[in-house]
Amino acid sequence: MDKPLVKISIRAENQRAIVEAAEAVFAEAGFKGATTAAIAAKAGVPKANLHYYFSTKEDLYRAVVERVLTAWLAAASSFDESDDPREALARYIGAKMDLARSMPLSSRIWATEIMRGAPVIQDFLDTTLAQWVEQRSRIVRRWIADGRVRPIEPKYLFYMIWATTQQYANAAHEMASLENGRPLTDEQFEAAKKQVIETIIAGVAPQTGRRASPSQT
Amino acid sequence: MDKPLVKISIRAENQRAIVEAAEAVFAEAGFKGATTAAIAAKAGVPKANLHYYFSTKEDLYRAVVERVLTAWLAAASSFDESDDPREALARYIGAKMDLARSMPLSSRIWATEIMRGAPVIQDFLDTTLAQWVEQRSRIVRRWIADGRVRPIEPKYLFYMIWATTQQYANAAHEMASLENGRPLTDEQFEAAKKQVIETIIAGVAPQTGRRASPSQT
DNA sequence: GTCTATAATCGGATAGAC
DNA sequence: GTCTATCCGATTATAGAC
Repeated sequence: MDKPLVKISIRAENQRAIVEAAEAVFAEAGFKGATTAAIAAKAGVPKANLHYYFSTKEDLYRAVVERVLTAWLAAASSFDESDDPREALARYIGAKMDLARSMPLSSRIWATEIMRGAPVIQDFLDTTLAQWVEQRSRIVRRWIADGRVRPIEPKYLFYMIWATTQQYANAAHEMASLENGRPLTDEQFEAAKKQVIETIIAGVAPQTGRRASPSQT
Repeated sequence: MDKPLVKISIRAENQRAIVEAAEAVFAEAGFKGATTAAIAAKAGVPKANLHYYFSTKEDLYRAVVERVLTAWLAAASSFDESDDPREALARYIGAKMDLARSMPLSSRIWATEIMRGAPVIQDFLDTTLAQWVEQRSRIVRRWIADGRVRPIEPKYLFYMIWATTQQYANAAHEMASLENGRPLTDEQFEAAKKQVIETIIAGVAPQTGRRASPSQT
């Protein structure tokens, strides 16, 4: 009878509510712009209560970012579900697009964190991400050697995929503005996903005697 | 002898210095995170002097964003320098890449502004940008009709171009981390630019009997 | 036009009652 | 474990001398 389970789940529930509220507020206002008062209000707890669970605003921010990181890694794993370039890329890009669509707030926080120079996730960049990129680059280079992908630098391909898929979270408002204020419908989003996948796959496909390759030297 | 030119240029010079400093500080810390004290210090003027030229922090931010907007429009015009899809896209993407490389701070402020829901440039989105997209979409659709581009939604192509090129400003730190902390060299950047251009051009090129087009219905 | 000194406010964090 | 009341540092903006 150490600690009653009820207490633990109250704690867990409060923490969850706070982190969720924090995600929304951080995404909207940025780290500095977010106020603990606003987060507490959104979570439905008094401000002091928030400070009881997360002693500093930065602790809370770190918890939010770590949540996003988990989602990022889950989507990343979908790259490995096939050894066919077309299939692997289609799955990975699709997963990233779905992530941006279903968790736009997290995605925006992620983008902001990267833009700010990764003050919190620097360690992740240097270890987990570096390894991920290194290993997947090797796969892409093998595809190139096998003639299934044209000669490219794998990193720049990943940058393109990350940027393009993130865009559907980061710029959702801009896109809505260009659709008379209406956010992309599910149908439009699926069409966009399809186009992104097909464009990138065609973009890295080996050129099979198509068109001029003007200055091959 | 209304107003001596010297005075005017002192004013102009001070404003320029303040806006430039503001750009750096806003890019680094975000709107809320930036302090007028830090901006004034960087610009080499007393804080009160800053408030003399820009009565509020928001005024100053607006001035910074408007500067970026000018650069954005200049790059956008390079789309119109050719009627050949390959050339027009290559020029436009190249100009956007160069913009991200040469003005990373501006580019990051732009990205942040978009992500925040465009509080300052909403009007630009609804007017100038909407027109730009509408007109260029028409051009792309003509290319499609002429069989020079495969059937795509032009908007999603623009989103991809904007996102991918912006990435080289937004994620410069992340890219450096993946190169053992060293920022992309000029050579690497040129290689990336080339790859981005070629991937997108190949990605939207008409499929000339290449590979399967699985379900053409 | 310029700048020092200061007013006014806001927001993160905590003390201490319950 | 929870919350009210409050402290204190930080920050925007201005008043008023030069």
